[in-house]
Amino acid sequence: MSEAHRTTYRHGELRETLVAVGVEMARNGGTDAVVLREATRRAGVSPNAAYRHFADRQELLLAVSAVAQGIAADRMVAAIAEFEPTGDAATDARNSLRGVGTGYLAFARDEPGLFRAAFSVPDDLANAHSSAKAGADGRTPFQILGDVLDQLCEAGVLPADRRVGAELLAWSSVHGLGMLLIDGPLRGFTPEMAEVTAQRLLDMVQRGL
Amino acid sequence: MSEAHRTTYRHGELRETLVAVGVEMARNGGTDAVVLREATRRAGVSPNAAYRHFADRQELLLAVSAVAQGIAADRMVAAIAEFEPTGDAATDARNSLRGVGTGYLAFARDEPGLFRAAFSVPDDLANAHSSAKAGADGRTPFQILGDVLDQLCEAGVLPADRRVGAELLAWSSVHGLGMLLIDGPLRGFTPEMAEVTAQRLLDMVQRGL
DNA sequence: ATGTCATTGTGGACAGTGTACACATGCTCA
DNA sequence: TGAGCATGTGTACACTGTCCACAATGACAT
Repeated sequence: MSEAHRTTYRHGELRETLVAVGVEMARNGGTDAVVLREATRRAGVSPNAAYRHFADRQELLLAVSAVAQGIAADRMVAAIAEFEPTGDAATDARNSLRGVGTGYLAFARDEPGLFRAAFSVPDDLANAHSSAKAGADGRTPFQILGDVLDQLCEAGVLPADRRVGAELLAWSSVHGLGMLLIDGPLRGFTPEMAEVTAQRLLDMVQRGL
Repeated sequence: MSEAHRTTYRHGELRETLVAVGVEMARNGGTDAVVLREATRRAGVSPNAAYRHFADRQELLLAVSAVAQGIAADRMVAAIAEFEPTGDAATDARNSLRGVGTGYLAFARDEPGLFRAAFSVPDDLANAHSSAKAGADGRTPFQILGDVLDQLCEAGVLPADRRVGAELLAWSSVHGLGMLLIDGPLRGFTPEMAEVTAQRLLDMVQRGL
């Protein structure tokens, strides 16, 4: 991560190092804490070296954001896995949807800095499938949500005519709560209050989707 | 707003001026665009003069945020007023809820900078009723939403046992969509796509609440 | 009317930021 | 071996938030 002094003139892995350091900075402090000069300092390199790998700070931010989304994806699949299969496709699908939401919100709570870095850095939906944003199993958060919605659809829980675009509805709800909890007026909620609200929100989504 | 040179040594309304200028800066560029030095410059005053009225930049930001919330409140009541009373309490209440959401999202779309300033500056829910955040009719966005939910409850649309905390659920959904539309991956949605998604989201909330 | 004093604004300074330009180094391949 | 390109360095600029000591002003007690 932070090799303060190196022997070779060439660093060799500067880009990767800068991203890794950036992620660490984002972890506490969020997007604003990702400071280009500080990152190069920790990488043991002059400030301008970064510009050989990123056009500007924003581009570094995008790379950090992608990594953070991958971490979020891992949280989500882990939360899905918490539910044991019941054998009933409908119940399993519903549980998976709940897992997606719970994982997303757990990520927001446990890693608020990474959460903001992951989901409030401007980026187009068109890139939502870019592999850089994928978790360990190769799926991005958006894809995971999509797969669960498909599952819900196949199980007959979600009417087919409501399937398209359902990602955005579910995502909006959960994302909004996440933001309000860490940056907004719901900051200061105890973990218990947050959990209760989260489960109620997921109930609402399930009913309303 | 920007009286570059004044005659008196005392400005007289520096605090108000700085906030007004801050709002203008937030309007294009959001929170990050609220720059203390630039604000004092536009107010025709030395940078440090600001520190007689705000402990630091964050405190200025809070004041700007409060004003922005007031503007949001106005949008919301305007959107509610768009629906003509039908005479049926249940329908009217549902329309009002839709108005709240539509107004909130219209504000996000038309004034993304102010929207972010209004709702992503850290502040406790405890202060959600502070009069500084109120719109022209004296109610804050949070209060407006609460009133509509009460209305929904009285009309028998919303079961009483789901009333408490319902603000947070509705708010989360709409807030999330707003954030995704302006800062997140849904940026680049055409106004039409955004509108369709918004209406579907409001359908979901209404069903699920 | 005068003198005291808290309030409000000024000037200068410091550390820190992103980024542009010119230059140095060293790996790769003809 | 030498040319050229990719990568890292140094210096510089404009800008930021904030600290400190000082100056102007108006209000109020004497």
